[in-house]
Amino acid sequence: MRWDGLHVIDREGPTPLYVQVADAVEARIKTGDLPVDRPIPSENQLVQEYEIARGTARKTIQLLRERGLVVTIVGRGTFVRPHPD
Amino acid sequence: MRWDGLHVIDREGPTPLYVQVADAVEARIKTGDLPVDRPIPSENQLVQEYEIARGTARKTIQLLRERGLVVTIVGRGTFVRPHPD
DNA sequence: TACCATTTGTCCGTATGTATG
DNA sequence: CCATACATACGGACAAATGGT
Repeated sequence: MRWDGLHVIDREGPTPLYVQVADAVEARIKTGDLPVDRPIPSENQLVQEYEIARGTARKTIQLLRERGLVVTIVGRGTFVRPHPD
Repeated sequence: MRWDGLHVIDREGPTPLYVQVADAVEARIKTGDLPVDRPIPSENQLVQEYEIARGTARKTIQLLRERGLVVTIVGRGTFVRPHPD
């Protein structure tokens, strides 16, 4: 069975949507579900998977960059960086 | 006289650009100016004719698809469907 | 075979306006 | 006032499919 991660999102709670989605993606990176040097879900895919606006998806990816987890290449996508461990 | 449809577009009004352009193209379909099984203007042609961004042209065509007026074939174009009437 | 132009598909980046809490 | 979230609109870059040379 495939896990879409939808159930971890709480739209009523105090945590911003983009932080919740970033946490969910970070978890998938940490477990290896999203492998190093492979792309994470695109903005539009995040929009569909989590039912969020594109601006929210962009904030999610920006936060993941600030956390040092991913690098973005214009016109290609956002990729998982090698883990520092 | 030739009608370019440009003058019907209102960039200040409340109606989104892509809806206005879709309405204009739908009118051309309804009058037979764009015949059945023939292509409508390509995305790039809509960009030039209406002076809009390509993303706006894509939303226009997507809306026409949702209205059931056209079908799109990758690498070929978007074509007028047979009228249901 | 290879190449090329056209067209649609898919990405990212940016900006503005509106609405809500 | 400010942060969050969504919708609209613009721009650029690259990929895939098609059809022709």
